Amino acid sequence: MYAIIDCNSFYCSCERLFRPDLRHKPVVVLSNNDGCIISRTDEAKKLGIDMGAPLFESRALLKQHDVAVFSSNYHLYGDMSMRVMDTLRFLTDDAIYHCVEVYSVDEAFINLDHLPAEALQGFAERLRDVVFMWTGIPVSVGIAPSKVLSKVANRLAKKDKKGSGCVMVLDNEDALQLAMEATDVSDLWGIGRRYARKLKEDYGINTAWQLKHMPQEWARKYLGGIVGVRMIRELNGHSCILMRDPLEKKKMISTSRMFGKPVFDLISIKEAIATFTSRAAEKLRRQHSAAGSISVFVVSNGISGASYSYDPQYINRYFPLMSPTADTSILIRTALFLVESMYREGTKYVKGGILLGGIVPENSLQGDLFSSAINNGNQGLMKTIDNINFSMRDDMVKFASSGLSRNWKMRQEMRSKRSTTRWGELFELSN
DNA sequence: TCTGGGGTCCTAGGACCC
DNA sequence: TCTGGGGTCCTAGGACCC
Repeated sequence: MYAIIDCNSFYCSCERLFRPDLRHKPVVVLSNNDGCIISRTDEAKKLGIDMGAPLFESRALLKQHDVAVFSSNYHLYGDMSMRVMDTLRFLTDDAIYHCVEVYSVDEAFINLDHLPAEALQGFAERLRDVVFMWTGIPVSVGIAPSKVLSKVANRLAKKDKKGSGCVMVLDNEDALQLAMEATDVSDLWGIGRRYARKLKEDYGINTAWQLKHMPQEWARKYLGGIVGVRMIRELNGHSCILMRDPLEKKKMISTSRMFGKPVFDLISIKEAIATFTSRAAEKLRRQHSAAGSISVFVVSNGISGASYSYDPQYINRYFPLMSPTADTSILIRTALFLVESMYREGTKYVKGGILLGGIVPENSLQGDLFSSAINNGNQGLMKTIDNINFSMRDDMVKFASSGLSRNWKMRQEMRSKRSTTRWGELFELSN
C-alpha cells in the first residue's frame, strides 16, 4: 500500500503560521513577479478565485472580499517543507524502511508495505496530527494499493475535509469502486487536459472507474504508449510506478525567469543570464554534479514600441562544453558568449533562462585530449562562495557579470518576512 | 500595463558507427 | 538493375506534474 501526504493549500498555510489573524480568512499566494495566483485557501476557492488566474484579472474580487494577498516567499516555504518532510521521516522510521519519497515541495509518498492492513487508518491519522502539532501545517492523507489510487484517495479526503478528517484509506473493492466512480478522468494523476478531452470526446470515458476497465493494448495505442498501460495497471491496483531513490540526481537543471519589466539592452540581459547561471551552478554543486552542456534561451515579445500582444518567440542556443564542469566562471563565460550570439538590437525581451544538461557526477570527471588538467581547479573557491552565500545572505559574494543594477529583477511587492531562515526577519510581537 | 518556474518521461528521427 | 542490418547517442517535441 502507498500513502500520499499532501499539505493543504501549502503556501497559504505557511503564510498563516505567522499571521494567526488570517486563520479563517481567505488567503492567496502569487507566482514570481506577482503574476498569477498559485495557492488559495478554501475560503478563497469559495469566492470563485481560480488556480492560475492572473492577478490583474482578480484584483477587484480580491479587494471586494478583503482577501490577504502575498508574494511568494520561497525561503519560508522551503524551510517549512523541510520540517514537514523531516517529521514524516521520523514518524515512519524512514531510517530503517527507506519508505519516504519527497515528491514535491508539499507532497510525499510513503510505502507502507511493512504495516498490517488494520493499522493503516490509525497510522494516517497520527501522521496528520503530529505533522500539524510539530509544524502547524495541515495535511491530507490518501492510502491505496498504488500511487495513482492513493492520489484518488487523497483528493477525495481533501474535498470533504469535515467528513473524512482529511484521511481516506481505500483498502477494499467497494471503497475503491465508489472512489473511482466519483473521480473524473481529468482529475487523475497523469491525465492532463489533452488526454482528458480525448478520453471524453473520442471514447466517452468520463470516470476513473470506466478507464480502469479499458484493455491495456488500447491504452498502449491511444494513451501515450507505456505511460497509458501503467495508468490502467495502477487503476487496477497493480503498483507499477515505483518509489524513487531520494539520492537520485537531477538530469537537467534550469533557472529561468520572466523579467520584472521588458528589457531591450544587451547589458541587462547579460546580467540576468549571468545571475541565472550562478544560481543553476549552485544547484549543480549542491548535488555534487558537473554539467556537460549549457543552453541559453530568451523569449522576446514583439519589437520596441509595437502595441502589446502576447506572442512569445523562443530563441535558444546550445553549447556542448569541452569537458563537464561545475565552475561558475566557465559556465558564465559560455552563457554570455551564447547571449551575445543571439541578441538582436531593438527587440523586446520579456524572459530568459539557462539549462544545464549532460549532467554527470563530479567525481567521474574525465580529462580529455585537449585540457591537460581536469576542469575543477576552482572547486575550493566555488565551495567557499556557496558557503558564504548560504549562511550569510543571498549573493553576498557574486560574479561581477551579474551586475548591480538589476533592472530586470522580478517584482515581489507583498512578500512576508523570512521568519524561519533569517535572523533579521524573526517574528516579533507588536506590543 | 499585467499571465510562474522547474522538473519528468516517452517517442520519433537524424547522425553516426561497424 | 541492383544498394544491409543492427546498434548507439543526441535532440526536439509532446505530454504531464506541482
